[in-house]
This record gives sequence, C-alpha cells and structure tokens, in this order.
Amino acid sequence: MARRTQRSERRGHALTRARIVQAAVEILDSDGEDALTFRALAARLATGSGAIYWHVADKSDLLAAATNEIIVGALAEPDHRSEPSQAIRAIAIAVFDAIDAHPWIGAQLFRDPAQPASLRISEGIGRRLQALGVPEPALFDCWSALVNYILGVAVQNAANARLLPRETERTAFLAGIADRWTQLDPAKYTFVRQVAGRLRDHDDREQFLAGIDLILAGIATATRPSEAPH
Amino acid sequence: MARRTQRSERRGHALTRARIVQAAVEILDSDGEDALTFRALAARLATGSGAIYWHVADKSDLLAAATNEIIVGALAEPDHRSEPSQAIRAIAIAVFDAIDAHPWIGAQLFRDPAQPASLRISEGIGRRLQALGVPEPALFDCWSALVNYILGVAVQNAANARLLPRETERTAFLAGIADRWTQLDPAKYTFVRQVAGRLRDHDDREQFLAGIDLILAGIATATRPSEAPH
DNA sequence: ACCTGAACACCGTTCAAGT
DNA sequence: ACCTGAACACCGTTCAAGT
Repeated sequence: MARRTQRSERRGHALTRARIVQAAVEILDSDGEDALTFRALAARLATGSGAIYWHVADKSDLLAAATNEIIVGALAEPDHRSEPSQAIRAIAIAVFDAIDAHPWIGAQLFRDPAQPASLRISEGIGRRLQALGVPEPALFDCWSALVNYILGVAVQNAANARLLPRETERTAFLAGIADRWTQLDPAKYTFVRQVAGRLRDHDDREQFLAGIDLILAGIATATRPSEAPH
Repeated sequence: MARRTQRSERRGHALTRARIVQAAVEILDSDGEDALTFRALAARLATGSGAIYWHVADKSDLLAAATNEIIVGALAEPDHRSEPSQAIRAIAIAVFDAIDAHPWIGAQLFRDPAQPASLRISEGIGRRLQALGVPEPALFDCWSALVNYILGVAVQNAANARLLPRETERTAFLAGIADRWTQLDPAKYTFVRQVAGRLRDHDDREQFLAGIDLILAGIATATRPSEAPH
C-alpha cells in the first residue's frame, strides 16, 4: 500500500525486493499461479531473470513474501471495539476473503508458522479468546482449533477457486457434483445423496462462518463451567 | 490390496493402471513428491515414459488415483459398533494418520470433492451425525464443519511433515519457533509469546483431536435444545 | 491395442561476463 | 554492488515409429 522512497531510485525504476514482490503479486492475481515464472517476471520488470536472484533467494522465498504482503494487508485494521467473538469472526472472514481474492496464497500459508502472516492471525485470535474468558488450561486447544480451522478451510476454498475461476463455472460445477451424488449407490451413500440438494445452493462463506460459530459454541462449553454467573 | 488377475498378463508384468499407481505410491512414499517423475516411474516399471500415458491421463490423474488408493484403504474397516461420536473420532484419526504417513496426499485431497476418497469421509461423518440425533436444519452445517476441519488440519500437518521428515528435526524445529516467538515484541505479540512454551511439547495428533471434541461439543449445543430429555 | 524413446516446449537456477 | 542473458539440468507431454 505505502510507497517507499528509494534512495538509489532512478526514473522510479530501480530493481528492489519490494518492486519484485509487487510485480509477482500482479502476475499471480491476473494470470494465476502457473504464469509466475522468472522469465515472465523478468520481462515485466524489463531485466534479466538472473537479476531477480540478487534480491530474492528463490521461488519459494518470492511466494512467501507475496503471501505476507497480502495477509498483513488484510489484517491491517482490526476493530478494537467489537465484542471478542465478533472480532474472531471478523478475523476469520478477513483471512477467508483474502485467500478467496488471491487463491495462490493457499498453498503458501502453511509453509512457515513463524512467518508474519501466521503470527498476526494467531495473535488476533488468541487475544480475543482471553478476552472471552477462556480459562488457561483450555486456551491452547481452543486457539489451535480455531486457527487450524480458519487456515484449513480457507485454503481448501482457495483450491476450489483455483479450479473454477468464474462464478458461472462454480454454479455448474456444484450442480454437477450434486447430480453425481444423487446417482450414487443408495445403500453405500445414503447420507451423501441426502445432502446433495443442499450442496447445490450453499454459500462457501456462510458455511465457513457456521463452522466458526460451532467451534465458538464448543469453546463456550469449555468456558462456562469455571465461570460464576454474574 | 487385492491383486487383480490380468488376462493378458505375461510373467506377471503386464503394464496396467493398477501397477502404475502402485509404483507411483512406492516412489512417493520412499522418495517424496519431487521424486515422482514420469521418467523415474518408467524406469521402475522398465518401460518408456510414453507408455504410462496410455493408462493414465496425466500427472494429476496419477496423483488422484494414488490418493484414492490410500484413503479408501485407510477407511476400509469402520467399526460399526461404537458410539457415534467415537466413530467420528475414529474416522478423523484414520484420515489424519493416513495423511501423516503419506504426506503427498495433502495437496491432492482437495482437488475433486467427488472423488471416492472425499465421498467415503463425507458419508462416514454424515451418518454418525444423524445417529447422534442432530436435527435436519443443523445437519449440513455440522457435517461441513467437521469434514472441513478434518481435511484442513490433516493437510496442514502433511505440509509440515513434508518440510520435516524426521522426528528429531521436528522437535528442533518446534523449539526454534518457540524461541523465536519468545523474542517477539511483547506489545504486539502478547498472546503468541505466552503460548510459545506450550508449542514446544504439543502433540499434533492430540491437538487435532481436541479440535474435533470442541466441534462435537458445539454440535451437542445445536442438538440438545430440540431434544426432550428421555 | 499397446509400447518405445527421441523430441518439443517449457521450467528454476547458475554463472561468467559486463557496468 | 548490481545487472545481463546464455547455458545447464531438469520437467511433463507428444508422437512417429515400431510390435
């Protein structure tokens, strides 16, 4: 977001790590994961492919940097006022939407639990759980369940989004799955056949949030017994 | 598991889709994801790389087939006797352990929600939720939350396992993260610093199960109100 | 019908050579 | 210190040619 002034900038086009990452994000967003090659990146930056290696260790380093840029941006403005459980939902949605808008993040977000992106999410969730009054012994489990769920589902959704870029394709795709489910062996797949209809018109985002609420309900169970009514 | 008799089999070495998939699994398990190339596979099967394409559409088809083989095997023997919530835990653990033992499954399991592997998991979980007495309106949400959590966490764990193949590396890795967490800015990362100690000696499998229990507790909340005490 | 293996069109990464 | 771009060691996939 913020433009850094570059001391050695010439005509505004010095090759910096920041500019490389930015160009990588643009390629990833507009043309997808496969389009990001060092050759394409070099062409866009009007330089040689080898020059990029002076600022970036390798492709995995490049993807990690691009991921952090997006996630840190998405979590930039947490609302400090809202109620803890609402704040948790807000963080979850921010991550979900960021991955939905930039599906290439998906695979990357797992790589290193110490990268800024993961840390921000962890800290945000953890603080709200404390504010919620979750007792010490249960805190680690509750925190880990929520963070795991948020990252896991968001990444799955990103994988789907990568497969089906357009909304119309998605609708047709879901309808296709629902149809195939309906035709399965009734004895072996009773349940799957039964929920096929729901699949057709469900919304991934709402589904994701319903899961968050379910976990929060479970957390409330773990919290209440140690709380006196006030 | 079951050996199919091949009509045109000569000396037990006819090139079949089943044999190709089996060889692919062996390479993936012993040498990792990057080691599975069509050249390596052809060498192991003592044939040309092009021959494989007669039985398999492309690499993604090959990986999907390998994934299904493992998952279907892992869920082969569900215990019909146990209590529903115990059965759900058993399914979750079976998936977790399968992905833990074959980390390369991770990325693949998302690809197609209509593949046998996903179907088995979905059906298994869904039936137990019905047996648990979850009312119709809540069923879809509960099912989706559980399946999403199971797949999401298992895949994350697989990604970590891929990074750190050996147990000793893992311990050192966790200790390293915990140390880094401890050194973070106390103002910005209060919570993360606080749980760093727990991270050091936590067990991924137990953590995973704790999350399942939390969701089950939430599901019980959604179930109880509509049930009369009996 | 099925197999062979050279050939094609790519990759990420390196590195001598330049400025 | 930083950039260039040819070269290297790979890939997945295709396809004419074989049996």
